[in-house]
Amino acid sequence: MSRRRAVDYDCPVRDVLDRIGDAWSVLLIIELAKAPCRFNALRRVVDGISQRMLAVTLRNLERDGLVSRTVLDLSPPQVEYALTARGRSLHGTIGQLADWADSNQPAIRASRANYDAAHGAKR
Amino acid sequence: MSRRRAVDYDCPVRDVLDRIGDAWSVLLIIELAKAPCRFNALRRVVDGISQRMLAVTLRNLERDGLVSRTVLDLSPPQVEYALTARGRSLHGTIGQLADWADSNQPAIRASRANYDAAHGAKR
DNA sequence: TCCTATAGTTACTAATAGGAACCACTTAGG
DNA sequence: CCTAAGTGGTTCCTATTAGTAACTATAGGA
Repeated sequence: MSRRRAVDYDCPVRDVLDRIGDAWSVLLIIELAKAPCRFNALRRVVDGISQRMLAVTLRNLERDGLVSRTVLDLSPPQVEYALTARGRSLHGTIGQLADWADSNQPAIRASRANYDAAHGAKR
Repeated sequence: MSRRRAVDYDCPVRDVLDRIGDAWSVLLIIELAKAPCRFNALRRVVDGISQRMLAVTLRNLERDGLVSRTVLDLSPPQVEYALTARGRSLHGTIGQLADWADSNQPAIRASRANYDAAHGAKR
């Protein structure tokens, strides 16, 4: 994405898409919207995410103020992640997109199959 | 993204995000929403996009049935790209996201600056 | 003849997403 | 008391991919 920065639009949409464009952010937001959750609990529930990607993605979300990180003073110390108000509002907006995706996925899938058939799966 | 495919969610949201997650698709949809446009006209107006990325992105959008491609039988032949009905409906949904982005960008920018200051721009 | 425009394709590269393995600490079990 | 397993990460490396530069091919104008 840094190559994009060379052009350096300061377009707000780009900012948001840079964040939610990646696979894990959206999954984490959806998961955290259900309930606050700890690191390894997230790791288990998200399924397929590596420790590193979880750490990186959470840090980015925290940096954007979408997720809060709270260290609980227990032994062993635990860290709880939760959506902030801003995170919840984004979750709502993502819902809109999800609705669109749900209702259009069949058509898109069909369109792709059609296209691939017409232009040969080659290319 | 193919590593993601290893996990292979058949989540509709992922499909959509894989498409609009990249920089150019959204810009092209926004541009084509204004008016149908030809290849090099798009290239001039989008500013920063290379020929290849324009070709690749348009082909993906066409494959998903979001954009139509019409070869005009002129000399030299011209190709006109336009949003389909599905494309226009996605444009509407993107509008929702753009609104969210617009109203939250200042806060997000501030949050990032804050975070970077607190955790040191190092890391 | 050379330059522009049309609409791409091909060949290559730099950056990044992502996995594997490691770290440091604490509690529990045998 | 030594291993195992849980906590929450970090470091290192590479396969993939996004993106650029350069080429193709045709037509029209000066």
